[in-house]
Amino acid sequence: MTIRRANFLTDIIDADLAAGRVTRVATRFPPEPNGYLHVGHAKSICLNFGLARDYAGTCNLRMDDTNPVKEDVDYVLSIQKDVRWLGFEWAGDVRFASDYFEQMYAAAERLIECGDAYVDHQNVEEIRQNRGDFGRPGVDSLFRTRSVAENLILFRAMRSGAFVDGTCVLRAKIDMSHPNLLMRDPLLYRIRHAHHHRTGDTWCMYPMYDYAHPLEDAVEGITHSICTLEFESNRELYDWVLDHTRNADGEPWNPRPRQYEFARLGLGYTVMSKRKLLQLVEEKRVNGWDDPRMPTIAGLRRRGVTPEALRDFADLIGVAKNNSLVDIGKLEFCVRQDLEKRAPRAMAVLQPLSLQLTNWPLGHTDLLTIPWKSGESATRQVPFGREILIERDDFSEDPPADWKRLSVGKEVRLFGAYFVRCDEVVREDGEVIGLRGTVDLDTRGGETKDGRQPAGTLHWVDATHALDCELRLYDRLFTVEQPDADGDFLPHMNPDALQVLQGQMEPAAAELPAGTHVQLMRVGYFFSDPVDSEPSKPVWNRVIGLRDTWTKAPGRTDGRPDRRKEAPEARKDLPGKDATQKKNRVEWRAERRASTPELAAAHGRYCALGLDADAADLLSEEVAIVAFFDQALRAHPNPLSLSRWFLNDLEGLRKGRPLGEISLDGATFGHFVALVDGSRITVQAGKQLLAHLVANGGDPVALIAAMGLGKVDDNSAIFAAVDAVLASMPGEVTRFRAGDQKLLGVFIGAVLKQLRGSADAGAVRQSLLERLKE
RNA sequence: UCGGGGAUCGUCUAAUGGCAGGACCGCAGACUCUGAAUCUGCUCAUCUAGGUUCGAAUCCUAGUCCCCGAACCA
Repeated sequence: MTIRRANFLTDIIDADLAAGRVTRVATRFPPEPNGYLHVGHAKSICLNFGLARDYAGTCNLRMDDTNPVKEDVDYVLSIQKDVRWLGFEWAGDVRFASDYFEQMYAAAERLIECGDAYVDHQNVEEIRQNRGDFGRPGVDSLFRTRSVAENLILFRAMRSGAFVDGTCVLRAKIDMSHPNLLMRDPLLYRIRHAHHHRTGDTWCMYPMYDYAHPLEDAVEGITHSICTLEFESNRELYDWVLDHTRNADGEPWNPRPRQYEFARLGLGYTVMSKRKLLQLVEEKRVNGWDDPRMPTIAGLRRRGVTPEALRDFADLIGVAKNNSLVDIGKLEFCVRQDLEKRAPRAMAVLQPLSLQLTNWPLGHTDLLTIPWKSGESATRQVPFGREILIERDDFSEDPPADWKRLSVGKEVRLFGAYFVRCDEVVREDGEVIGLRGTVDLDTRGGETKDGRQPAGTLHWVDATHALDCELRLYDRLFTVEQPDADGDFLPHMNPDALQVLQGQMEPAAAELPAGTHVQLMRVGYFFSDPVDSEPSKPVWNRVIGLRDTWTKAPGRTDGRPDRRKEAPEARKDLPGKDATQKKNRVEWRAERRASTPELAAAHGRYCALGLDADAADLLSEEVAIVAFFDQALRAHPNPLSLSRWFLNDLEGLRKGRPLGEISLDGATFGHFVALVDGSRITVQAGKQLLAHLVANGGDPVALIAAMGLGKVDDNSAIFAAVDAVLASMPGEVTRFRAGDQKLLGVFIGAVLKQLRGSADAGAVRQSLLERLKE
């Protein structure tokens, strides 16, 4: 049973289900088949398929193949393979946007018939020019006012192949001065005489993403269409398309899909854009899409990362809307955690250093039995002879004080075998080429009866029985955390991201079944390369090294920058702004008042009433507010109280909606505030009531009775509640008496909740303090 | 310049007016036939300034910073 992690999307789905907006959950994962999937897609896959699983819904796999010049059937296959490998199965067959081309076309004709779309003959340059920009509205196309009949003829001609690429396009007729540039008559269809990987030459025009995607979702009955943050602006167009099209029965889409956006995965020390990944592959800077250095799913799989680790990673990083850069250490953690559990242990040395054991009988081999994993019963045989290979790094002529490895005169344990001591160093041209030492024959199996402790325990292999193997060590693909932060990412490539070593491995490792993940003791987790490995020449990929708290102890050598903010910096916003800077809200309102006498008068009146400048300023922002507030003032002439409730509470409750659209008028609002001021209802309960009034309207007095919000002045009721609450929280009471003052709020909250907000918070507080003193 | 988003430990993410929590990283210790794993403990955060409230990460006001958007790409 998987534990569902809550995030803003599960909140939305819970609310949708509770409100009955949807009765089931249907999601989709919609890649464009123009590249291989990467770990960022893995996050999205886990999200979409995970949501479907958690809510017993469905998730479709859909190829968003609306641009034939970039897409390829190879990618279609690799995508399916990767999704399955990650452990997910889609509902029904794989879907293709191209399967809906006929329906999309029909919907486009209907759009034309309704006057919502037109064929534009402007060229690319003209269209761009006339779209305007952030500071300038666009201009209508000369072709915008063509008749429906003419548009229909032209559009059909587009389909029939009467035009060459670029001659014309179909555009939605929305608004060329819309502040959202995507809404300035967006393109719906463009002509492309191109061969499509599925529809072949059936079509010579193809729908654009913004038109196609909502229809794909709607046709499939998707309820929650989840995409990444950069599509936030597209949502308005997504909704427009669904609002202006109908299903096959001519009905509005039901369920009506909704788009939600989450932050895509940003991962340190790598690049994630398909374009850049493609560039690495095409320029042969890596060895294909499945190069183990690549963040592609294929690359991670070949390197030896498991689907479980990737899914754990997706869970670990969560889902939110913050722009985030995930520390690659989190992925490494998940990989280690997963491999730690599953990997049998074996020994291999990366850079061998010979150790001759001078007291070991010549030609004799001892066969030791060592468990594959400590504490488990499965074992393997490990030969031990006169010449042993140890790791070059495990010997030091000049060791630091805390050296736990071999040095001259020191004794170490060879894992699972014997204690050995180093007696002398063998040199050639001054360089260490080997060691000579002695073995304690009484320590077979690595134990000694006299309780002697060796300096440390090393991994090793027997020189005469060791197997040659290629060991590929991987490191981060880039040397900086954000290779694509600015300019070219290529110069930041890590030349040492792949290091190939010829190592020596214990013979039993060859018996391990293919696809086994193994921990080479003290070196890391390895995975037999599924492509280049051969029985005669095994190739092992290091998935990830072991956590190392020693080699980089004094000063970190991994180069990870500390992103901690530097100490309290000088305030930047200190000097007064010069007047030439952009207008702020206050100035904007002042200008409005200057040009609207009614607002200016209201402002003056409110100031005279004793309101402070800020409040008066805000209340005279627009005529509707003034009218509302004046009405309230007539019902309850307490300007201060009214302004506080209006500004601090009502403004939040109406969430930007015009005052005319909420179910509460000024007089009722005034009446409401009078009730609070007259102690008929507490502030706490007042907030509940106001929220209800804004949402549903009604008569405040009647509602107080109906909702049971009337103020309780009866102290005995408060005492009873206080006692009940304190009795139910003995632990908290003890902590409070021990000095944890924060808990007073918890108690107040609990009492108020029990009394449904109908008691005065001050009185509750008093009562609690008295009781707690005892 | 306009529109849309976002801001909580170094990192990722919770807390939906009531004890700022978890995880990664880091540090310290215990244990150890892997300087691993395991176990224990510790360090560390609400962008700023005002306001409302008994009580604010959360509501209001003003500001600051960051991201996205002007392909016949998705």
